[in-house]
Amino acid sequence: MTTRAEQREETRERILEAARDAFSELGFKAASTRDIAARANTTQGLITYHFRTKDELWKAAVGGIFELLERKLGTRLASIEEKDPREFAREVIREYVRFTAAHPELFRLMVEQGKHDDARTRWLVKTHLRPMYENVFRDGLWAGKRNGALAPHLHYALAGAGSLPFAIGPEVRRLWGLEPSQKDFVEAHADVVAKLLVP
Amino acid sequence: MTTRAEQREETRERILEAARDAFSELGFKAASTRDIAARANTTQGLITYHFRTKDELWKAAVGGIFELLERKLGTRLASIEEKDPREFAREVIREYVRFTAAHPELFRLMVEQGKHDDARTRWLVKTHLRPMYENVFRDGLWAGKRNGALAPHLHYALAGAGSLPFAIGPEVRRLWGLEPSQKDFVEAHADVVAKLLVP
DNA sequence: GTCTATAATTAGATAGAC
DNA sequence: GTCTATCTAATTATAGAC
Repeated sequence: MTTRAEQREETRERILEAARDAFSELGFKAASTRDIAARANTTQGLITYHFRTKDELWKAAVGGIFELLERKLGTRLASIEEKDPREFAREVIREYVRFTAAHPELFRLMVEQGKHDDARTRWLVKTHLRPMYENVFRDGLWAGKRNGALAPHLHYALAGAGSLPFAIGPEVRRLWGLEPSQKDFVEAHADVVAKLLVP
Repeated sequence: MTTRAEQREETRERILEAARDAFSELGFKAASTRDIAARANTTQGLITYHFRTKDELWKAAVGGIFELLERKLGTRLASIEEKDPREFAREVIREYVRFTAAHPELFRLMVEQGKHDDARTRWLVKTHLRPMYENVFRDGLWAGKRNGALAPHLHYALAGAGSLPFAIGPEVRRLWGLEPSQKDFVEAHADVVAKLLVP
């Protein structure tokens, strides 16, 4: 027997997952709340009930991705037991690539939203990107590197090189006949990117 | 005095430029022909007259980007007079980064379209990506490299690392307070990426 | 909580005036 | 060639039944 509160949470979660997919595949405007409702096996009216507006739904969905990033990637990084600092950095990069391969929505959303200078981008930077940059990167991955001027360039080089083939999987399949979600491909890509960034 | 044929060509060009911007900013579905018409200082009816359907307009606009790529990047690459093969490769990469910085539409469109496995992606691969890959990359940049298995990974590493900060300029401005279109930034990024890929 | 019905906008494509 | 008017379909948000 399920209480109403449990029912509520379960439905919200289903809608959020559908919204994540739809927004990252189609972009904010082209993704329709009807389509999201259908993906979540419910109706458009329920989305309004739970999230009020499409904008609020988007924020909740994006928040969910970052939560996932912090949970999954965070625990993975904490479990790395490598003494050599360069090999440690390589393994961090490999884990990032593995994450972005399993969750291409993150990169798709970043590119889709980062193109626009609007209220959603301001919210994204303020709420998620800046905190993550300060905690994870400035005080973590590139900490004490003395390469302050290079940090942004390395930052986008890692994100772009690491994520692109997974974000555009259909193109990779058509152009190269490769399956980017396959483990061989993911590990090969992770290793290439790790060794490019930490030779 | 302008003939009707000149008038026709000029208007078509204006519409195509507006379509390139709109499609790469918003994606196929979210970009409206009315918005494109307004950007081109004309009306929706004229777009139908010149291009029949939104799909045909998209193909013509994408074709224009690849024409630009072949013209601009092609002549630049032909003018490089570098004897050392590694430094030559670095300069090719730098020129690619300069191009993508000046024309972020290309990468935006690739990510936007490469996510989908539809008729437009098939058309894109068949008409532009595969020919370019075969002529420019397989027989050019990575020619004789014996790294056949690594080619796709290096390919997407270059495209992703080289293009990302320019494709999401608004995010870069908000998050780092940097202006990615500025010459200093472009040259620094080009050099970082070139040295990562060809140490 | 969930769903159906509906109001107000906006979309692409067509037809026809000039 | 170019523009206006219009048709049909789809959009978000709201109101209310159950």
